[in-house]
Amino acid sequence: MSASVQPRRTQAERSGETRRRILDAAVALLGERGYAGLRTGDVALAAGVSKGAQSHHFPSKDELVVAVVEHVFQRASEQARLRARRKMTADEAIKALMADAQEFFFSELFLIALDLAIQGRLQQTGENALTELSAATRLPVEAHWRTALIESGVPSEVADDLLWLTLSIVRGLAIRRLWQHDAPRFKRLFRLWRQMVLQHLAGLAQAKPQRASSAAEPAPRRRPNLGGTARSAA
Amino acid sequence: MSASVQPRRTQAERSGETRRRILDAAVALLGERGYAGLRTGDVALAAGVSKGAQSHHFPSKDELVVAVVEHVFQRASEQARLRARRKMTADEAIKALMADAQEFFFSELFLIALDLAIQGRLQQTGENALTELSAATRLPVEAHWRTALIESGVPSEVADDLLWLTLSIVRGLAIRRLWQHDAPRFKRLFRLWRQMVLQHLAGLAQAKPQRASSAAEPAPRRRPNLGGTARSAA
DNA sequence: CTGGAAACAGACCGTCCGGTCTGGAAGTGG
DNA sequence: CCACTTCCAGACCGGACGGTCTGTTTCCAG
Repeated sequence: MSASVQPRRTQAERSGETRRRILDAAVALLGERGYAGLRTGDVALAAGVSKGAQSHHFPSKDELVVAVVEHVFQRASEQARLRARRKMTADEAIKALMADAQEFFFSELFLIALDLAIQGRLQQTGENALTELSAATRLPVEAHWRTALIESGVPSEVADDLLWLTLSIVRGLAIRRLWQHDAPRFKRLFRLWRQMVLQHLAGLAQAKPQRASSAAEPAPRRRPNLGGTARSAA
Repeated sequence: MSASVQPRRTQAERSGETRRRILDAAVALLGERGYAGLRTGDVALAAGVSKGAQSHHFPSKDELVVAVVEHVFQRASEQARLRARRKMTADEAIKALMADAQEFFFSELFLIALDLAIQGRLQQTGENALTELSAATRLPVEAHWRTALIESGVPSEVADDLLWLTLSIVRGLAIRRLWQHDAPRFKRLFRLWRQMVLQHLAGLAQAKPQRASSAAEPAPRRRPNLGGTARSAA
């Protein structure tokens, strides 16, 4: 009730709360203004803390941004990782993959990462640590989806390529959206792509019929799944 | 010695040259530093003109950037437009389309446009005129490719969708390249995509054979135009 | 030749913003 | 209760940068 005062809070509590407030405010502002437009003063203001407090926890703007990125990307990638663990048919896997990719690429997160990548790519002050960071948190997600595809019956030689193509499509449309957002068309395109993938898989199954029978249906029995047969590049 | 001075130049010549010098310097700096990192002083310095001259021709930074965009996009889109006018088979058309898209999306131009779009999307100062501008110069190019696809035998119902998917893939990979550039893989993916498109067109031709005969390789008699040489070398 | 306009040069200014610095309040170990 | 550290508050500073202003040169019309 009497909300405001808890006369006794441990240092870790005080510190942790302001840190969290600052990070939350920063991620919001970063999402809506971008790196270049982010003002450290605005962050402190939005977080309801003083400039001094902020510079105590995050001495410089860049350190703040780095903290924001690893804070928020970590959570998102963890969530995606879980989603890729279900057992699925190939069709379901593609569908789930696209849904997951959409959730990421159509979110502020991707725009933040993109902004930072572009920005960092330019000023070669060597602080590409940011892009490396976002790459490092994103790559494991892809790896999980790759194994999910393979376990769903997609031949391992093409799983990687289809994964990349799928991600590229979603990413490409997410960019396109910046100029022109046509949601129903996007939906149609996603459906078409899924259809093309299944068609391609069917074609593969026809070409070497001995073992590819399960492209669109639930996985056969078990398959020697993990990384073993990884080398897809012929 | 005598080099530097042409004592008599018309006003239009003087003005035109410095304008050009400024624009050239600006597009270079914009490409390598982005909008936020672009300093008007640096432009004048790189162009070898005074700050006064620059502000005479381009009173504000934004007006300069607008001029840069319409200057350089115009030329590029004109070039692409010509390329889409050749008569081609469907396979050639896809190939040419992808080559053209690569040339654009993998260039500094796209990064500039992307940067401006992201930047403009944020500060809603209403100066999204920039993104509208780049969209306006880019859309006609797409329209030309669309008709090129249709004329090459792709059914008009799917030409649009395939065009969008193709552009999205190239765009998506162009973005991906910011984190991870794997040229041979990109090549492989492009090839795979072309193959999938042809497969899809073949499926369509099979589904309704009465009129789609020229789409892909139904191959009852001879393949009309797919992989062969162009029909009607006009 | 001459008045005037356009083109150019460079100093100057106001503002903004990231970082620092001093001071004080809140917890902590002894 | 008392040094000592951590945490926080807000004033201050210095540089950077976009835009303006005044002055000078170059061209052109009459």
